[in-house]
Amino acid sequence: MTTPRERARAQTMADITRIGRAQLVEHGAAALSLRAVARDLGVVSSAVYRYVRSRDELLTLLVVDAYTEMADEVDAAVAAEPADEYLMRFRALGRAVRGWALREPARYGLLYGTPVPGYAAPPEETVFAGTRVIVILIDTIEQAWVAGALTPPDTTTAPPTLDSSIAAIRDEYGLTLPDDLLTRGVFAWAALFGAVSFEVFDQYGHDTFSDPAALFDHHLDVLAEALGLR
Amino acid sequence: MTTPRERARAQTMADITRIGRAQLVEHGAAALSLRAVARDLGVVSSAVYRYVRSRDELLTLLVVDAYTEMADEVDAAVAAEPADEYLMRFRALGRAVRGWALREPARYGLLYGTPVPGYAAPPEETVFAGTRVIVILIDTIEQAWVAGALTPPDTTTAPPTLDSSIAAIRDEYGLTLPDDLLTRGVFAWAALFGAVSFEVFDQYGHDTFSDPAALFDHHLDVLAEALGLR
DNA sequence: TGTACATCAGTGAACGCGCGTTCACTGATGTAC
DNA sequence: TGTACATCAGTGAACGCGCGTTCACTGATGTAC
Repeated sequence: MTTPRERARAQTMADITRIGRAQLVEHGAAALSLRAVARDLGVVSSAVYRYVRSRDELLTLLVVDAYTEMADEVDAAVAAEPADEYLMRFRALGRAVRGWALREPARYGLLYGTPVPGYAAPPEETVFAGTRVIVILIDTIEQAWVAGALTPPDTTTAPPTLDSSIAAIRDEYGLTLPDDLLTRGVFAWAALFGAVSFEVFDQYGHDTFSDPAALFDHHLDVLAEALGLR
Repeated sequence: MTTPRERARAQTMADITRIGRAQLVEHGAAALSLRAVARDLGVVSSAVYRYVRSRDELLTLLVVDAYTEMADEVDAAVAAEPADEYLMRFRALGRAVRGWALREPARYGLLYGTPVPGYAAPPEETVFAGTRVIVILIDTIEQAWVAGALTPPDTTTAPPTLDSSIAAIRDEYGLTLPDDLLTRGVFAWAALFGAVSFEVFDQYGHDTFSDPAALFDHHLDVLAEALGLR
C-alpha cells in the first residue's frame, strides 16, 4: 500500500531524473547543475536536497538511467532476432548501440566519453547496469561457440600474461570460450564502441562519408569476420 | 631580427600554452579557465586578453598543441621502423597512440572524448593537425598495398553508397587502395582509438586485465589480420 | 643622436552571472494512542 | 473517532566561491623623423 506522500516522492524523483536527462542533452555532463534542475522543477534550490544528497549522487542516478536505457534497447534488439542466428544477433546489437548513441549523444558521452572531472561513479551502483551490454555481447559469442556456429581464425593467440584475467572472466560468467576468442570478444567490444564514438563525437569530418550507417554496417561485417561469425 | 618585445611575447604565449596544458591535466577541458591561467602566469586576468581573444581561442590552441604532439610521436615511432616492414610500422603506430594517450589522458580526452559543451573547434586551425595520424595510418596501408605486401580478406565489399566518398578520399590523398581495403583502414582507425579510449577512460574495470599492454597488442594483431597485413 | 609620438603589456575595478551547500523556519501530511 | 506528536517537503536567506569579458588607465618599449 503506497501512501500519497510516497507516491508524490516517487513522482518527484522521476521528475528530477527526467529534468536531469534534459539538462545533459542541452549542456553536457560537466555543466549539470542542481540549481538548474531545481529551477526546472519549479522549486527552490535547497529543496532538491530532500531527494538527492549531492550533485554527484544526481550524476550517478543519470549514469545508471542511461546505461539501463541503452542496455534495454540492446536487449530488445538482440531478442528480436532468431536465437540461432548469431550473426544477425551480433549485427542487431551493434546497430542498437549506434542507434541509441546517435539519438542520445550527450548521455552516450556521459557513459563512454571523457570522465567528468572530479566525479567517479560508485561501482556498487553502476557496475551492474554498466556491464549489461558487454555481457550480452559475450553471451552471444558464447552461444555461437557452443552451437558450433563459430569458425574462429587461429592466426593469433591470447597473451599468456592474461591467462588468469581471462580465467576469472570465464568463471564469473560461466563461459566455455577459448582464450583467444574471448580476447577477440573484448576487442570487438572496444572496436564497436570506437566506431560509435567516432561517429557520435564527430571525428570523421561532417561530410566525409555520405552514408555513415552503411560504413558502420561494413565495420560490423569486418568485426564479425574477426570473430569467425557467419 | 627579433626585438626583445617579440621575444617576450613568444615566451608568454609559450607559457600560456604550458599552463593551459597543466590546467587540462589537473581539471579537464570543461573546467579550463582563463582566470586560472592568468593566476598561474602571475598576471591579472584581463592581461591574458592581450594574447588570446577568448577562452575558446585558448582551447583551440591547446587542441592543436595536443594533436601536434601526438602526431609527432606517432611519426617518429613509425619512422623508426624499416620502411618495408609494414606490420611493424602499424604496430608502432598503435603503440605510439596508446603510449601518448596513457601519458596524457586529459589532453587525449580533449581530442577524442566528449566534445566540450559550447565549443566547436574551428576547422581551419585544427584539421591539419587533427588528420595527421589517420593520414600516416592510411599511407602505411597504401605503401604495403603498392609493395604487394598485403593480402586483404575478400569476404566483405565496401558499400556502394560510399563510392563517391571513398573516391574523394582516394583523390585527396593520392591513393590506389581498393574500396574495401580503404574502408577497412577507416575501421582500423576507429577500432584503434576505441581500444585506446576504453583503456584511458577506464571502461574495463580497474583490475580486470592484469596486463593491458598485452591485451592491446593482441588487439593490434587482430586489426592487422583484418587489414591483411603480415 | 635626440625627440615626439605610437604601440603595446599589464593594472585594477567593475559588470552580471552561476554554482553547491547549509540552516533555521513554516506548514502540511501521517501516525500512535 | 479525536487529539498530540512526529515526520517530511519546501521556503528563503545566506555563505563563499569562481567565471568571462569590458574598460579606462599607466608606464614602459619601440619607431619615424
